[in-house]
Amino acid sequence: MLDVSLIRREPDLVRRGLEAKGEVADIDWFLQLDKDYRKVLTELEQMRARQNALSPEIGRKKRAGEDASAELDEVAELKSKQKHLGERKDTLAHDLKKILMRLPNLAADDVPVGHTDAENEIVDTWGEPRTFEFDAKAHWDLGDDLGLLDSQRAAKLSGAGFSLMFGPLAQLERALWNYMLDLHTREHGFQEVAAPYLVLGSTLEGTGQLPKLEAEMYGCKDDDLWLIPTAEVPLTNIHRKEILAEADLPIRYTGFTPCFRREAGAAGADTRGLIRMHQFHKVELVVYAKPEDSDAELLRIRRNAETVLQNLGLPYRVLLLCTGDTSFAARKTFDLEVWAPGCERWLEVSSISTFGDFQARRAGLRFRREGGKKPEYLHTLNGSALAMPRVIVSILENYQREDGSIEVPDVLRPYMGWRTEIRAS
RNA sequence: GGAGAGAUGGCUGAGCGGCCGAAAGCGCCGCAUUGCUAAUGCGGUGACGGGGUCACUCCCGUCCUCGGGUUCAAAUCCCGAUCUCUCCGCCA
Repeated sequence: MLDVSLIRREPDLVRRGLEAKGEVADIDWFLQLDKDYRKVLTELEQMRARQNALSPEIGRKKRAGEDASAELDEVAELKSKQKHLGERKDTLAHDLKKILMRLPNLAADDVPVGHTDAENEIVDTWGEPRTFEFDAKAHWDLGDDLGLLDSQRAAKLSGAGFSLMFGPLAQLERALWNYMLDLHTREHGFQEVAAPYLVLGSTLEGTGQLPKLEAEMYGCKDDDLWLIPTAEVPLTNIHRKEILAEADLPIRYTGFTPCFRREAGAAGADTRGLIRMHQFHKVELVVYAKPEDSDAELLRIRRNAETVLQNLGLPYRVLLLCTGDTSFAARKTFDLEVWAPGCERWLEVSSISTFGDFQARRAGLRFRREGGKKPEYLHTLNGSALAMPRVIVSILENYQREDGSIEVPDVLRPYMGWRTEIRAS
C-alpha cells in the first residue's frame, strides 16, 4: 500500500511512478475523495465532541431532578445528522481503501524504465554454458527415457501442469530442498519455518496477492482459505499487526512449501516438461529489515540464492527487472535465470525483491527504535532459493551424459545416500 | 461434532451503565539518593485517525478480541462471529 500522505504531497511523482509500472490510475479522483473524506470526518468528530460534552450534563440534571429536555433534543438532532454523515464517511473510506489496495508499489529510482521483459537488464553472469560432444536432450526426453518423469499419468490425475516423478528423480528433488534449507539455516543465518499452505484472504492482502491477483490463485472460497502461491505469503505475514523491537531486526526466515499457481495469464505457454507447473516446490527466503538496511539485505539475499546455483555448478545470469516487469508489490527485483542447454533456454529459478514498506503498510508490520519513539513501518524482502522444477530441469540437462544417465552434483550426493548418478533401471 | 469457561494496556490482573484510556502490581524510561552494584523514593510510560504547529507542546475523535444492537451515556447490558482453555466423541 502506498503512503497516502505521499500521494497528497507528491501527486506527480506518484503518477509518474505508476505510469512507469504500467498502471493507469486517476490520482485526481483519489485526492478528491480523500479531501471529501477528511472534511466529513472532521464534521463528524465535531458533532461527537459536542455530544460527548452534553451526555454528562444530561446525567447530572436527571439525577438532580432538573429538566434536561433541551440537551436531549440537541443530542437527538446530532444523532440524526450523524447517521447520514456516518454513512457517507464509511462509503468514502471504503472507496479510498479499494483504490489504495489496487495501486501497485512504485519502483525504486535505479530500476530501468521499461514495459516488457525485453527491457530488463542483464547485470551479471556466472559460469560457462556447457558444450556437448553429442546432441544434448531436453529434460522431458531425458526424464521420459529414464522412465522417471511421467507427464501423461500426471495429467490423468490432475490435468495439465502437474508432474509425476519417480524413484531417484523424486529423491533428487528431496535432496535439493534439504540441501537448500541446510545451507540457508547453517550458513546464511536464516531460521527454518514450517508454515501453513492454506491461508485466509486477509493474509493474501497483506502481501499484495489480493485483491488484484485473485485470478492467479486457487481458493477454497467456502472457507475463505487459499492455497499459497509462494511461502512469501505465510512467512511475511507471521508478524502481521505487530510492533517489533529494533533489536529483533533483521528477522530472516526460510521455508519450504509447495506453491500453487493457476497461471491464468500463461495458458498454452511452456506446456512441455517441468517449466511451468500449477504446483511446485520452493525454498523461500524472507527478511524483515530496518528501512536503512533493506538495500544491503536485498543484495545479501541475492548472494544467498546465487550461492545455491554456484554450489550446484549451474551457469546462470542475473537480471534487473525493468519497471514494467517488476511485480505489483515489488520496488525492485532481480531474477536469477539458469541455463538449460537441452531446451536451450534461460529459466527463471529465483526472483529476489524488495518491497520497501509496501507490504508492511498492508500487513501492519512495524518496529520501534530504541528509545521508545513512534512505531515505524519496516521493510520486507524475499527471494526464492530456489524453485525446484526448473533447477531439476537444469540439473538434468547440464549433467546429462551421452548414454542418457545423469550425474548427481557433488553437493547433493550426501543427501542421496552417496548416489553418484541417475540411470534407467 | 457435543457441553462448559474465558478474551481488558508490554505482562499479571481489578473494574458499580456516567466520575474509566481504564485500579494495583510487574516491566520499561527519566530524575533523586547511594563508594560501585543492589535496594529505595519521586515522576513518566499504549495505538490509530483528524486538526494545528517550522518543530515540540497542544486540541478533538476512535480503540478494553471483532462486528452489530439497546441507551442521552457501554469495558460494563443484548445478539452474532473469531480465537483460547477444559471435558466428551471422532480422527492422521
